[in-house]
Amino acid sequence: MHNIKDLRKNLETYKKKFKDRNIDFNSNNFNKIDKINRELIAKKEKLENEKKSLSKKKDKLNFDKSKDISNEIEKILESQKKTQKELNSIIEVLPNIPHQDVPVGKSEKENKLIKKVGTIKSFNFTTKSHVELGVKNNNIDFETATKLSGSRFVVLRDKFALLERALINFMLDIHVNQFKYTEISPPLIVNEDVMYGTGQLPKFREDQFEIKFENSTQKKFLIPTAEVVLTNLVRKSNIDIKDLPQRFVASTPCFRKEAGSYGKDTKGMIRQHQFYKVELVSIVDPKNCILELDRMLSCAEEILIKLEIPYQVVLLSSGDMGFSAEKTFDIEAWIPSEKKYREISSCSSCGTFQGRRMGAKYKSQNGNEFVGTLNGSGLAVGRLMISLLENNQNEDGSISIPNNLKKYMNNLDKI
RNA sequence: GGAGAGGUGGCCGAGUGGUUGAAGGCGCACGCUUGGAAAGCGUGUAAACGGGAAACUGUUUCGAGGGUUCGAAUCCCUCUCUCUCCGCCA
Repeated sequence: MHNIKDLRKNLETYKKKFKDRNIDFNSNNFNKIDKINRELIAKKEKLENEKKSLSKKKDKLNFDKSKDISNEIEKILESQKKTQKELNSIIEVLPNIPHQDVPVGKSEKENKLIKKVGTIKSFNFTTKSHVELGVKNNNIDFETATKLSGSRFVVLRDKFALLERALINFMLDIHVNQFKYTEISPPLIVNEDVMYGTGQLPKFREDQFEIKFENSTQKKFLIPTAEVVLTNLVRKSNIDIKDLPQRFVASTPCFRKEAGSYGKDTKGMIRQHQFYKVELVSIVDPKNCILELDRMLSCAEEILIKLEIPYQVVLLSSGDMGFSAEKTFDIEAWIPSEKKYREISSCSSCGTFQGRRMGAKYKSQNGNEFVGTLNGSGLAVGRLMISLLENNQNEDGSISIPNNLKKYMNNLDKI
């Protein structure tokens, strides 16, 4: 969410920045409605002032007049509410403004490669995809999952289920012990305003799983990422600046409808309706956002380094970034079966965009300011598993366990 | 699910129709005092939105929304959340 005063003042700059994000912002329309809205407010307040002074006199002779004013106010208020609503619906779907570091571009084609890390293994046999590696003992079982839940779900069995759990614990331990994130076990179902706070609503409602509670008028949602709950931990609060930064990590299932991605990544575990993800969130003094983003990125990278999985880091262009982000790094892990890098983490600074939506502030000398927020996967468990399985496969179809992971895998060398 | 109690400022807490944005306290900030600190004393201390270059100023806000009234923190309705007791239950 943007500061409306700032938006009003720098309308054309904003318009240009939105264009970099492929958003056509109708600034004339905004201007028009904003103006009407403010006029109505001014008119209303003038009448309210009149009414107030009449009421203070407690003079019976003025009661009728006061009543008239009340009626007039009510009329104005009604149309003011309408324009306010209209104005809000324009503003709340406007994405964040790209940071100056972000390359301008229409799509992922303009993303900037930052670095490649690790060496891609050359196999002296024909490699298998994770699906082929998993179907062997039914350890990756899509058939049963389809019976239970439909497409884009999976059942993991035996050592593969263990591997998933091992990866989660491995990552959590690193982020908690080495990088001092606070571990959180959050709810997976949240209220509508929480989804609004991080920017999933109102624009991306069709991507969310909505839940209906009996006898409740309130809408609830399954979280599409732990970013939603972790970031909103500070919603509507006023934090002392000395208590910043705050860093949270959680492993949670994530639920996504994947609407609009029919036919995309249909084979395998790349794109599921439900998957585990270890998520990192930082709440910071806004001026430290970009610095914190670098730190967060290196926390996520550490996982791949320790597991010896080759990866590359990409700085997203303005056209490829998510709604709330001002700057985003993607980490992409090497997937041998596809002979390409695939996104395994996305680390974003959101500036004060979410802080403003959530009403999360901190106390500083200049008064109360909105906090900066960052989120990043550290990492997506399903995709990490895919890349680990494929990169560490042996000719016989077994998978070697990386040294650093062994203690989480009951000291197995291979599975 | 049944019965009850309650949501007031950063926090605690008074307040049942009329200068109440809201007593009192805690906390915080500044000043005085002190060799220094503590205590003490004094002063100040909400946010959002509108207008203004600024000083400043207007309006709103006592869980949320609606209603009654010339006037609502205070009365009525709906919703929501928290707490206590009972029931059920992982």
